[in-house]
Amino acid sequence: MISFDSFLMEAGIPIYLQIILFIKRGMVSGQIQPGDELPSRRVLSALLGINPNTIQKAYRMLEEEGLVSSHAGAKSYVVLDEATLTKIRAELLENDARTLIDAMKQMGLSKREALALIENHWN
Amino acid sequence: MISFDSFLMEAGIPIYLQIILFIKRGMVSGQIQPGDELPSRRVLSALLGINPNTIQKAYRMLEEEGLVSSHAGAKSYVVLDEATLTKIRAELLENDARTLIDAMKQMGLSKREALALIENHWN
DNA sequence: CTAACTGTATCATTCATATAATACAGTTAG
DNA sequence: CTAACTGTATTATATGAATGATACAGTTAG
Repeated sequence: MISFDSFLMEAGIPIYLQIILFIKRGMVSGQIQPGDELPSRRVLSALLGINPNTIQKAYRMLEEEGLVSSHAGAKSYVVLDEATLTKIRAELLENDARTLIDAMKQMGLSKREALALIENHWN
Repeated sequence: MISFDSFLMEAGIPIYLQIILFIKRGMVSGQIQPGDELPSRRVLSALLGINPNTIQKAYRMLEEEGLVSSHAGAKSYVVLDEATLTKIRAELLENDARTLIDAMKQMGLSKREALALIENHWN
């Protein structure tokens, strides 16, 4: 069963997107693997204090991406092959790197300064 | 007059927040300085293809933060002292660093791997 | 078997974001 | 002076995000 213990809400980003991102990042780290069961809509809803329909929206979009399999009555579980994992990993890392680099450049920081910033804030 | 030539729309984030962030980052880089005039609501609206009310919302929030001064009839302009600039700079850098580092850790990357990622994507 | 769980569907409501169309009063450049 | 620009305000509309309350049918564990 996938754990949502380390899930943290972040203001400004739609909740259903945060859930999708949390699961995808878990896949990249290996903490979430193919076959793993997802908490039911109702259980996760209660656990996170979020409406069941919002959870359903996230799960539904993950299913449309082929990352989750759902059948009425049974628990939903993760579907994931190596090629898909590689693609997702590249997508997430690329996007995160781009976002930070664009921000740093817009603020006039050099590559050296940006690296030092991450270095200093790591812990 | 502040230039919005390098402004790029990003999906998923409210437009008025993107405008606020663009201006604050311009302040941090020094491209936007105290006394600089902002494009009028109507002009920037036409320039970016965005509704005037959305521009007004961004300008209004900047004024509520004390970063912009507006008076009916006259152009709005930037208000900024050294202490405020230092505070904004720290806020933006802290937030960007945190966001990236949290994402990297969630995906199981080491500090070394994260730094290499930024290094490789810089150009 | 059956009770308790699943996923799925529907309907209503609230709130934030964004657009659209005006209107009015203050300023400023020619 | 005055025309053309400013900021500001109001009202209406559309859409997406999130909540709330049910309902129904499929599965699964005891």
